[in-house]
Amino acid sequence: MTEILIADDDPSIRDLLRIALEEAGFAAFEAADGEAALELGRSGRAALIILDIGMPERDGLEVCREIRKTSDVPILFLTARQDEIDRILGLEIGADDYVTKPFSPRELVARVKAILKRTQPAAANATLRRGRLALDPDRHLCEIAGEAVPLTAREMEILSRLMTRPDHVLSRPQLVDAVYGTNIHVSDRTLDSHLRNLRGKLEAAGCIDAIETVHGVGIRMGPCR
Amino acid sequence: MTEILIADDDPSIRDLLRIALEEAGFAAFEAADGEAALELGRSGRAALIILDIGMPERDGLEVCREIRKTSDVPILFLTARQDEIDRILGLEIGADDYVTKPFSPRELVARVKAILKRTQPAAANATLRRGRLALDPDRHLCEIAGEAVPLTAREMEILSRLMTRPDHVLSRPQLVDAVYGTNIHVSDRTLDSHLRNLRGKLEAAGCIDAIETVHGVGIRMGPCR
DNA sequence: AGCACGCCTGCACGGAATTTGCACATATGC
DNA sequence: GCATATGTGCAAATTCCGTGCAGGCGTGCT
Repeated sequence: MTEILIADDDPSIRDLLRIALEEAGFAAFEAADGEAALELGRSGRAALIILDIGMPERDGLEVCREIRKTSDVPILFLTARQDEIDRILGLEIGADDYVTKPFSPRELVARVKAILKRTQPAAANATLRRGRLALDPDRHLCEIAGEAVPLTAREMEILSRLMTRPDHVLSRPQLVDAVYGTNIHVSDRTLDSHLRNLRGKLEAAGCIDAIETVHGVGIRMGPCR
Repeated sequence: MTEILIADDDPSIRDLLRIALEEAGFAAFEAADGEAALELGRSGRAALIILDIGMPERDGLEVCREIRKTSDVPILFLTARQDEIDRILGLEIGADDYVTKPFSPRELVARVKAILKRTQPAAANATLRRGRLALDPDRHLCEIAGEAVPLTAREMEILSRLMTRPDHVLSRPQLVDAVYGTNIHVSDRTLDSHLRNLRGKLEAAGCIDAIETVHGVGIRMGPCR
């Protein structure tokens, strides 16, 4: 099911969008302010994000910039004013399209479909980004500051899992489950071995402290400077 | 059981809501004025709060703003007048939805379900806030006034447990159960040790009296100035 | 087939971080 | 002032994690 994140502070607009999208066969989930939008946006759950520009906490443009640091998910802006449109177009913040308020739900759904249609193949192998680290699991590609870093299959899976939820601490069992599938037993030491190799490679390429361990809790994707 | 707080000064409306909600499988508890609503709302017991705007002591909008300082619990407003709706929408106070009086119980329950459905996953990883203290268990992150405070696993669990019910006094056995699971014996002195370390760290970061002791009763999350 | 190589796995071990709780000091309520 | 409850210094016990190392397996080359 294709899930779409609706980020708007106006509940009635969220409802409008939700209903329209659900009728069109999408699943929708919502954020009422910029902070929530950012959080949910980063979760990697959405196939597309509809962002209102004027939101409390963080405005849509800021949210967009933040999300772009870690993800290529398509973003469609909602905007009320001409000068906001200029900002979308002027600044290269990576928007895929925009719709002005008031809008017809029908038109909006059409835009959403259009964007998905043209980005779907790209979205399938979206690049995970974090700091200077870029990871494309589908193409089995890892780059640090533009330099390719060769990773083995396991390393790729582990890193990819960590990067889809940056900052989140994953327990070792969770990580093992994610990489090997549930009910498959692998020693914790094995995971450690892979982590060691991964860390070695990342460090050699200049990413120190990319993979943090939180004692007694698990593993977390650190900043990636 | 999902519990919902009904805050309205009109007993007949409370009854109406209660019956409708309980028929729908929710549990309800009530507040008859703004002050009570605030107190119960802060307790963290409610999965959702239904707030009437016109209430004695403190009006719904004020209650909402206060609750938003410490919690992301979904809030649904009850309102009678159009100009109140404007205030809900205009002020960025973090309401999740609103229903105008008179309303059909059926519709209200539908709204409640809709809100819960879409916020349930988000609420699970919401950041707990209190004063200058912010805690995100999923990220294993604790910040005071923006400064990260390193916590150990136990400390995080204890603090997180305390913060999900701010102002509530938890007995030591309750706290131990919550952190270690029931039927696991740990000495009270052990809990004290952790509390001491926790207090030390919080104080060092500027949060004095964050964790209060209520002699003979238990532990409580204090203000966090 | 024989062989080299890279990758995956996990054991054994040591060091480090954390947890636990004892023994004792203090505080609190009655 | 007594009984109980809570705080503190400290060190042992425990748990957790990283590392060296080696066997197993598959792949590709000769």
